[in-house]
Amino acid sequence: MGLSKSEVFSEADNRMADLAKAFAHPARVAILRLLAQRKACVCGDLVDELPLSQATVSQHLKELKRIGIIQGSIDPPRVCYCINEQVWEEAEEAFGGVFALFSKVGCC
Amino acid sequence: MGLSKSEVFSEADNRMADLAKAFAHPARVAILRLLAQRKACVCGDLVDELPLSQATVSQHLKELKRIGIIQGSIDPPRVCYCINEQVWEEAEEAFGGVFALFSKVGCC
DNA sequence: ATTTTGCATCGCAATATTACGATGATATAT
DNA sequence: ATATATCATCGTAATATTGCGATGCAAAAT
Repeated sequence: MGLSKSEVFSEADNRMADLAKAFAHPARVAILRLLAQRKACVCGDLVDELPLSQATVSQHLKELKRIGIIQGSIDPPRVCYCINEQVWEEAEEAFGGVFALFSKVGCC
Repeated sequence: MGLSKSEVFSEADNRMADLAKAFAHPARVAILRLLAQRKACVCGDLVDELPLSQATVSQHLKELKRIGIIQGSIDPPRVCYCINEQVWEEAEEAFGGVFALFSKVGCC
């Protein structure tokens, strides 16, 4: 079908999947790296740093905003994006929690 | 277009995106949680735990194998899946590295 | 008032993903 | 040999994602 049956999974798994989507495309990884290091903030600077059109970058920024991991504050005519600290830490803890589940005791 | 221009991004960003894809669907998160906790290992048990058809689960397992984060060993007629420790740690370090980039000093 | 700047959104095209029934493959059990 | 059990793959359908040109919109500058 193409639609992920999100209603049959736990809230935690759905949120985790959404947070992972923020990192599931190289352009978004690049954007998040830049913002985390504060090497760029204004949308135009991000476009300059990335090998993608302005429209495409804007779309990735929209997706990151939807997830909540970044936020934008307007400074006309510019828009300055930055990491949303709370969601960033939520993601850090979510991944940390899953990675911590694994205990290395061979099974197969 | 629909094809991610992976050739224009760094190896690191592409790999990071691939590792994130392992967690970018609730079913795969559920599978990885189960395997990390070793609550299930045989494919059939995973199918029992998940609200998806056997074919769909098998497809997610294939994707996880492609990324390398799990591996399967045949035990006819069963197949036992488990976390690939090396790739699991690679992912842990990759995410840890990105999360560590962020230093909270408000910019906008 | 018109132009320019910076960014969002629309519309389109192409590819990718998700899901499942049906079928195939393989090895054990009868 | 046939049946059963387990899992992979094929084929198909529906939806999602990726990318970009063109356009829209708001505020500043001229």
